[in-house]
Amino acid sequence: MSLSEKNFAFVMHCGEMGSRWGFNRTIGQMCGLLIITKEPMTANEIADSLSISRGNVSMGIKELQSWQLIKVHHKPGDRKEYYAPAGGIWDMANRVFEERKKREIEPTLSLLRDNLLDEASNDDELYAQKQMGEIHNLLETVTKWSSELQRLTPEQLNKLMKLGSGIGKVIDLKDKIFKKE
Amino acid sequence: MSLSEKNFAFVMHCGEMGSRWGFNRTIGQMCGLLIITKEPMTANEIADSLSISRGNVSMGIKELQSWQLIKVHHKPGDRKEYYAPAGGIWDMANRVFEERKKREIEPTLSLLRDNLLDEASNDDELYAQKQMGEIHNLLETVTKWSSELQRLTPEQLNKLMKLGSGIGKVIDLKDKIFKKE
DNA sequence: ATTTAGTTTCTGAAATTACTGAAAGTTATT
DNA sequence: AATAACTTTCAGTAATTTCAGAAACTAAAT
Repeated sequence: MSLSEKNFAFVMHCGEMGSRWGFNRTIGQMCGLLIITKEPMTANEIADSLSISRGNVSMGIKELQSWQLIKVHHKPGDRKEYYAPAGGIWDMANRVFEERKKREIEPTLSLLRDNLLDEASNDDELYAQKQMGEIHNLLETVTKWSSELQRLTPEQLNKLMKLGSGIGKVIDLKDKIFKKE
Repeated sequence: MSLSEKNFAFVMHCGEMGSRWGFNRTIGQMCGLLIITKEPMTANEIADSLSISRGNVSMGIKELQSWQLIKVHHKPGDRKEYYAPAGGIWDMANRVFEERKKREIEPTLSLLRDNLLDEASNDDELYAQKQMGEIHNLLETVTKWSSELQRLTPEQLNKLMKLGSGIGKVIDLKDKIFKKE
């Protein structure tokens, strides 16, 4: 059961993009493959489809599990493990986003917090702290906001997205209404 | 003029994070260094502060310029080039975000567009296309929305951010108002 | 308790990426 | 047009990352 040309192209593209999305080529390919394949796949099928070693697949699976992007299925009377995406596209994107937030933002945030607790002991440090403060605020705002967004219902989210730049008007509107009260 | 211990720690941290943010270690360090240093720096000062080669600094500068993260200053009667961040923290974050969108989302989007134009020629391709369609929609929504956001004035944006989960209520509010009309 | 069907871990090789230092290039000054 | 003060490029080396394949491990079936 080998991939059609178009599907193969997509899987390879996921590979190229893999490293940009936070994992490596092989893992990107695995992820793409599982997404476009209807039926859950075994580790061996994955290795064959992508012509990579079984060991490599195993490591990839571990990694994808740590991102919570795939889940295991079992078929009755069959000892093999079958892997499939852990959710719809939207869920997966969300998980990638969350994970990246954890890796790209949180460590910095905690370093900055520590650093900002200390008194600056000279002029250079003072300026540095001012800048770090700004980065800190920015990152905090972003993280806070992104978790607020995730709290919205899908419909609300959808409306919000469709709203686009109209959001500006809504904000102004809200302002007017609540100023009156 | 060498870095204080705390500032040094910050710069090194930017290095570690560098690769996650889309560039490499050295470039991350350079970026951090320029951000917390009040005065624009020469390439040699950068090389010395970070103990890296002059050539490496030159390459890093080119890269940071391609991201539009730094700009050149000149002092009268001095031929050296002085480098400084190209804007405030917010601007820089924006630029990084834009650049990453270009690298991480756009190539995929165009592959998907191409792929979705073709008729699926069998069942596997049909399912694959369905999935690709979902990814396509998601990515389109995200890009469209993010460019909408950048169109807002800083104050509007600020209000929006502060709004947090209140956003849900505002959406509902807007719904009610416009349903009446 | 052996065999069998499967998964995981680990080592060293291969590929990729980053860095240095020297050479070449550029531009102002004399 | 020579020199001086810089910057950039690039070839080779160093460091890091990725990967295959073998060995170790686990658990079910006999």
